Formats: sequence, structure tokens, C-alpha cells
Amino acid sequence: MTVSKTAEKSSEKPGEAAKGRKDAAEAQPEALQLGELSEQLGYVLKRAQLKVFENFLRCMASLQLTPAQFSVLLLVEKNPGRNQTEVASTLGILRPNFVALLDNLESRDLCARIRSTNDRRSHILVLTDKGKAVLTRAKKLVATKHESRLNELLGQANREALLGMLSKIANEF
Amino acid sequence: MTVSKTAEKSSEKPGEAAKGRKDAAEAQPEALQLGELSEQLGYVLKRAQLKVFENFLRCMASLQLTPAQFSVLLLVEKNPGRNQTEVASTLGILRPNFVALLDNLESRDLCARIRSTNDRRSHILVLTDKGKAVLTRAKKLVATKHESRLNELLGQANREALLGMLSKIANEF
DNA sequence: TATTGTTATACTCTATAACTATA
DNA sequence: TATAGTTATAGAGTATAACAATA
Repeated sequence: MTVSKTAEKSSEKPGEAAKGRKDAAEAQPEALQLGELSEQLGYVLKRAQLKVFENFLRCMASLQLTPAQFSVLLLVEKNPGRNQTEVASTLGILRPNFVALLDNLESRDLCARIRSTNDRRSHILVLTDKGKAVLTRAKKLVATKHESRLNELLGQANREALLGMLSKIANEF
Repeated sequence: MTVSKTAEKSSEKPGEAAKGRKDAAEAQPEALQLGELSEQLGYVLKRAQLKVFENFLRCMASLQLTPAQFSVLLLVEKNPGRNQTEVASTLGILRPNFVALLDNLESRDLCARIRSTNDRRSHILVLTDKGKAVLTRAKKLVATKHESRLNELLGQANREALLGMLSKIANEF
């Protein structure tokens, strides 16, 4: 016994409390109820992450830096002289996928690959002068346009609490 | 004046506090320092999201449900009788991309498309009996294996605070 | 004319195998 | 033999244009 492949006429579901409804037959869209979905951490986490990345890209439009590119510049600045494998794996990027990313940054003269003399198989990564300058500007944009909006929205204390919990999940879950 | 394309010999960077170092020349990997990266909300958010999805998939392995599929089942259960456009857009899925997702769920007899009699262009979505049963089992798995681990890690109060902040970002950022 | 579901397509991310040059 | 960087490739996820059926 399968479901009949034809639906009932309209206005068959007045249940669920007809709250947002206008006068009578006005057939405006009427948003769906998220229900348990809004309690699913994974769902909310993903939606929040998309919003944050979207805002990041807008804030960085003038420098044309993606979140991934920014993270590479930050990490290479903090750890100059490390090779591709080390930097990529720290960021959770697979070595094959790191090649094109680096090609891009190097072609824009933001960072450089230097063949190591210790182990001629590996490429040491460093920021160029331009890379350092761009990163400095990027940090300012992130601080003044991006993170500041988050502080506005959540408050300084909450933002730090949020960061702590997310770090805990990222590291221990 | 460009950078010399050859690097210095090893042990040139004893700075940054040689903390995790063993006795002397032992050349163990020595992890990179994240530096400001660990303060970037976007970075931590993304890493946390990946961990949560990964764990979700493991918990749901027996039911073979992805986060996206689970969200569709939840939303259709809560809002039976809505069409593809409505469900997809609520979840932030583009209509063309929703087709294959639904094909999959329908081929597994978890949900059904029913041609609407009001508007014969649209397909009304409902869960099948099997779909309802699978969703019930899925909810139990999520609650006992997935969300429970998050409660362990963060504590009930913190988990709710986290959810609240992420919702705020998702909705208002 | 506009909308629903659909196809085709493309572009990004991610993932794996295998090659080269070094060790 | 093992490792670093690379290539090729395949698969997800996501994006837009356009078509047929229907309104």
C-alpha cells in the first residue's frame, strides 16, 4: 500500500498554530518552521560559518584574500622557514591541494618558495616584503571591519567565550 | 633586490623559545605555532564545524545519512506538504542542487514527491512511513551519540550558550 | 509573462594515486 | 626504501543559464 501520488486541496493544514497568518485567504509564503533543526549544533554551526566567511570575503575584497590564503600568510609569518608539508598539514590542507594555493600567492609576490640547502627536496616558505605589507593591511581590515562587527554583535566577553568553546570542539571533539 | 633563492643551514631559528625541544640535535618535527590564527573566529569556526560534521557522519554511519539529508528529513517532517522550492530555500540549498539530494532520499523510500493538485507545477514533499521510522532512529543516534558528547565536552549550560551565539551570527551577522 | 522542477554545466574544495628528485 | 613537491584525476558542494510544463 503506497502513498497516493496526488495531494489534497489547499488549506488542509491549519494546525501548528496559524500565527503569522493575515486575514483569511491571502496565500502569502509563510515561512517554514525550523523545529528541531535550530537545536542541531551542526546545522547552526555551518550556517554561522558560512556567514562569517562571507563577511570575511567582503571585508577583504580590496586585498583579494580568501580565508585560506590569509591563514597561510599568518602562519608563514609566524613560522618562517618551514616547508610546504608542515604548513599545509598544520592548516589541514592536503599537500597536493596546497600547490595551487601557493602558486597563487607566489605569483602575486606575497610569499616565496626557497629550496632548502639541508634537504633539497623541500621548499622553505617565507613572506616577501610585499607579502608582509599586505598581511599588515589585511590584519587591520580584519580587526576593524570583521572582528569588530562580531564584538558589536556578541560583546567582547561572549566573543571570547565563543572562541574558547569552538577551540575546544576543534581540538578535543 | 630579490630574496636569495637558497636557505640557510639548519638550527638557524632557536628563537621563539625552544620549548618542546629535547636534548639537543634531535630534529623531531616540532609543531608550528598558530599565533594569531587561533584568535581568528573564522578559522576556529571552520575547524570546529568540520569536526562536528565528521563526528555526525560517524554516528550516522549505520543509517547512511549526511547532515544535509538529515536536515531535509527533519524539515519535511515538521513542515509536511511544502514544495521543493520552499524546503530547499529554507535550508539554503539551490533548487537545481536539491534535485539529486531528493532523488537519493526518494530512491531509498525515505520521502516522496507528490504532484500538487493546486499548482500542478510543484511537488509537495512528505516523509514515507519508512522515512519517519528512519528519522526517529536518526534522532536517537544524534541525541545519544552526537549531541551527548558535546554536552560532555562543554557542559549543558555552555552548549546552550554556544548555540545561542551561533544562531545570532547565522541570523544577524 | 512568471514560476516549478529539471538538465546541463562550471567552478571550487577535497581526496587519492602516482610520478620526480632527492634522501 | 622513504619523503617533498608535484601532477592528474575524481568526487563532493555550490553556482548560473535555460528548458518544459504549468500558471
